Amino acid sequence: MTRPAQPARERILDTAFRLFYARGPRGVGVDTVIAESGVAKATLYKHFPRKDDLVLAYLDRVDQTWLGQLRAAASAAGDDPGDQLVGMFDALASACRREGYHGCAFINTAAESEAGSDVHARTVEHKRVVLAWVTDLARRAGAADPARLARQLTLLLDGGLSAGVLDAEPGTPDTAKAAARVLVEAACPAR
Amino acid sequence: MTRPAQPARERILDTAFRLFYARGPRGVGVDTVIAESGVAKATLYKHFPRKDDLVLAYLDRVDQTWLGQLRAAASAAGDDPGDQLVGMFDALASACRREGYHGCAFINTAAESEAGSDVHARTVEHKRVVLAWVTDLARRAGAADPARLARQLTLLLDGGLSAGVLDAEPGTPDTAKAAARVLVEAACPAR
DNA sequence: AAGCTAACAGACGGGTCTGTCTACCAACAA
DNA sequence: TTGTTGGTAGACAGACCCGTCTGTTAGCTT
Repeated sequence: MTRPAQPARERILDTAFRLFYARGPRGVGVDTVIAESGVAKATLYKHFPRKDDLVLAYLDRVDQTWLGQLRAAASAAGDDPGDQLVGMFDALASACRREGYHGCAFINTAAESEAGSDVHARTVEHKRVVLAWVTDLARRAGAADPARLARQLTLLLDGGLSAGVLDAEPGTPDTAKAAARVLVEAACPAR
Repeated sequence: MTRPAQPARERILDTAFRLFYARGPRGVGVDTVIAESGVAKATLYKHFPRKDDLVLAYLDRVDQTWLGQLRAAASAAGDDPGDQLVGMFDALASACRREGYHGCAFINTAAESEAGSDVHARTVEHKRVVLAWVTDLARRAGAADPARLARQLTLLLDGGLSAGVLDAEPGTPDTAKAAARVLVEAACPAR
């Protein structure tokens, strides 16, 4: 048998990523992932002994992707941390424009997962990491209260992201970015 | 047979409200609603021919409740529309403090419902109504761009609400309210 | 050539979910 | 008295879903 271009594990993850994001992990049966990724059931359960393991791997992939996009958008805004805080909202704009955009994978998944579960804990952890990163940026931007500014900006970000599950209005990211600019300028006395 | 204090329909709705909000409509089987409300299956299906009808009734109840709380919080802030725009964030604070708080019922439900479904449409409609109400308030507050300010404030609101599904940090509502104040003052030239 | 590894194919059990259906019962109104 | 209304109780079909299991096949390594 000729080896497929993608190893089985990657094919499973790609399919899970696509389906889980579109319909939510609970909305996608294991059998569907198997059928769409063209993989044997035993293979899937070898790589991911429980469905939740696949969900966790999905969340990890989204986590890396989204953090990368946030960092890239921030960097593209220049060297000034204050500009970077505003610039990271370009990642929101890109996300909203993307085909099949369906809101924040973490909020969506957290909404359908049990409070004490591993899956739920992973979503909380993701938001914690993002908040820590933004807080550091706010501190370097000279904010009077970096934690507070960071929370305000992540609230805007989460609001913009979660709105995507309702309607993907094209103007939303720009509106959020403008609000971010106002908040950053109000919170950084040096500017 | 002696009639129970609550008619069957109300008992079903009360139970559905509690369970659907806690676990999401998809996470609660019809059988569970029946068992917890102490009602016969035929009775439930008589009042709500499909489960989605029950979900819609649940959303309507949340819609009325939440809008009422928003209006009450705004009114409590005084007569000035600008103050009311900030004051409505007290409704967020109350919601976050409530036992069993679990984020925004509409975002949570939208995340697990199909894009074209009745249920999804109802969630979109709710957000539209809220936005329209806030926009009117922003207009009366003399905002230079009422639609823009309203969108910014609802983004903050949705961000604060949806964060509740991850962690109910007690400081979040105050932080959001402070951001709202900054945004309102920046957007209303007359102030 | 032999053995090992990774994958494929698919049946199956036990469970859950929605929605329908039959049968029965109690109160009230004509 | 006789329907009618609104309810209870629970069986049932058909679909789906998770996870386990048996058996097969292809390629690589030794």
